[in-house]
Amino acid sequence: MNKVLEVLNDFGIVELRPPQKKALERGLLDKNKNFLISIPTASGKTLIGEMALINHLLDENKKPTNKKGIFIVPLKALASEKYEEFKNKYERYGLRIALSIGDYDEDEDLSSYNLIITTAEKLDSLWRHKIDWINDVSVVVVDEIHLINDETRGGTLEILLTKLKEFNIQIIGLSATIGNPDELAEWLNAELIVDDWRPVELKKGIYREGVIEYINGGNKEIEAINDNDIYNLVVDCVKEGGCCLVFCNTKKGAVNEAKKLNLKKFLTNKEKRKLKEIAEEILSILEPPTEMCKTLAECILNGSAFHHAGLTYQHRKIVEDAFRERLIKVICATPTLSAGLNLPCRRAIVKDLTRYTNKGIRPIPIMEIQQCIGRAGRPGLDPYGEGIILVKNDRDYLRAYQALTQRPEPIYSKLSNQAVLRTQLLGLIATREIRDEHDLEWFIKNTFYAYQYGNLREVAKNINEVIRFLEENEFIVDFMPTELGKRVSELYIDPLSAKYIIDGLNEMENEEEIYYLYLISKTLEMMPNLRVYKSEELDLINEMESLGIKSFEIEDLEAFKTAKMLYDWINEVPEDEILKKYKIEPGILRYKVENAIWMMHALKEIAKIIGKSSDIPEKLEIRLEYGAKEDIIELLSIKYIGRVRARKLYNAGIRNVDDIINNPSKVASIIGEKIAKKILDELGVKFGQQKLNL
DNA sequence: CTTATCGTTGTATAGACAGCATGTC
DNA sequence: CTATACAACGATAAG
Repeated sequence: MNKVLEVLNDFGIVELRPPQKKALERGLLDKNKNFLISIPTASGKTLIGEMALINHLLDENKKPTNKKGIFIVPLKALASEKYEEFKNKYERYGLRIALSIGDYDEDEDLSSYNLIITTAEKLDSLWRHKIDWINDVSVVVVDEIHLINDETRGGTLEILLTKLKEFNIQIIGLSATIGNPDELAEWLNAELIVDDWRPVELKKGIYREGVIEYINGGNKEIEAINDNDIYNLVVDCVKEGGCCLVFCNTKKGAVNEAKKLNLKKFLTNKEKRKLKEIAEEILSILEPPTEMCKTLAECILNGSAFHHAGLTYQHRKIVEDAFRERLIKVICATPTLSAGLNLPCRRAIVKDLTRYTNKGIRPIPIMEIQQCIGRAGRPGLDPYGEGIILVKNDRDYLRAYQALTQRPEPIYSKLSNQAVLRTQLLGLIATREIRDEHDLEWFIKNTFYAYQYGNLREVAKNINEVIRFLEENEFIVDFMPTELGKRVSELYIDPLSAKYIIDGLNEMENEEEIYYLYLISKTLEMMPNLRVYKSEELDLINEMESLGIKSFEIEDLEAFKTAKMLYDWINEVPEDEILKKYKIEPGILRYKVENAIWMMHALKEIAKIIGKSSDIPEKLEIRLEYGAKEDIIELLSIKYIGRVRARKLYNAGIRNVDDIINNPSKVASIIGEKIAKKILDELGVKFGQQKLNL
């Protein structure tokens, strides 16, 4: 038996699913053949990728080869999930598996690992720091490769693939059902596998005025318990032992729907008890609990929940796990759940067909609706899944019908996006992958962009504009990176943001903390910024004027408001107060702060290069990370001391390393003996002193 | 004159990748 | 180019 099948056998997989068989028959194990697999969610895409990985990474005796594999996923959460899963499955064969994402990296050099799980952006960033192991890579699996169509992130993936194609690497693209798989496959030089096989039957239907009308015939009348259609649909499913996902187009919508879904009647006492524990866990994440936490906890007691970007990662994890355990019966979610994470349900309900974007109201792409609906049907748990679109009028009915029956939109290269082009072209020049006009032309010709647009004149115009921008701002000179250009490429920020920062530093009159925060808030990476209300404008302008800021466009005001929020954060204003004051949710605050840390780091590095060095950005970076004032920075640098412990120690007069070493018992009385011991051990080692006894 | 009801106007709108060097309460 | 929910406010009718 083939080694790949043997390994699958080890996991009890004896019978392959139709698309998997098809892939094998068409030569998946031929190590030189690229593949594009376009099949529905949950039909076993990942396993096809895994088969290719095993094929390269294990030899006939199921021992590791000297080859490397890369698994590219679209989300960090997904990367962590896959990392755990693959470690459990494949470490037993001696394979070393690494996770490399923005906020986590293996301690050792990645070259000693066999399989690396990462995001496209991280791999791109690694590439810029020159990886020496790329020639060992012989297989790359790209999960959700249709992400190439994403306005802001697609270009990065496309460039990465364009580069990978030049190596002797087998590329396996895993895609949702898309409109033009043949185009993508041809560009990738890949064998195309399209299939609509699903492990659990999916019944697609449209709900209107109390009745589900199934696309493939048949109706089902839903008992009208009250006039809330979604409630009736959810109850209909829950009372038969199923659970539901409701997809909404706004965060507020998700919260409101979740609030209205009181399922207490359908919960056993045991479930109620467990839900109570979960609700308490939710409330314990942030101290004191915010409004959002309280609302979520209340919903959970009713057996429902909401899920959107305003939740912190811990909140999300709890909700997801409780849903998997079938304690929470329904999640009302924004598209956070439509792609990626494995959270199947029996009935998926799509509430909205349009969504507000920065270009106004737009129909939600058919691909996304199909992804939402495709979540229905848990193998082994549900006899069938149901994907239902809720409609209120004839126009919606037509759209819903199309969304359920038509093929999804074709995907298009998004390399025309200027921000991506700036970042990527600088990257290519900084790594010397492009050394002249000729290289540039040749490279561009190989992109999906050029493949799709055929006529290269428009493409070239776009690209020359970017090259000119990079030259004018001294990131490159005659296709050579300047020191600045090289650093900006490594920092992985948009060159335009770097220009904002440079101009801002040059115009700076006084070194004010808030001014630095304002500078980073103006960068594209921080968008979208906080909304400014009419009533706030005047105050903001006054404050900005006093700092010597001269431009008062609405974007400037928004950036300044964001800077003020960050300023509150680093001055230890309580989190719930910040949330109320700026009308945001915990998850959004975390996200903003995370970006600010990154951009402050970039600012600090750029300042060094242009000779505007200062210790303020460095301090701000630390303070952003901990949400702390300057006085406790020294304490924060010590392991095991965060903002809370640092503040306690500081207030008690312990203000630096020496104070700790000289007053061990006092430290112990403030933060507990065990932690004090750990800290002193740490300091003892660090400063080469005798270990101190308490 | 107070309260309830209905109509008008105004407002707000999804998500999430990247640096770097190691560990919060 | 496209929508819609909801809050805040205001006009009108009912009590």
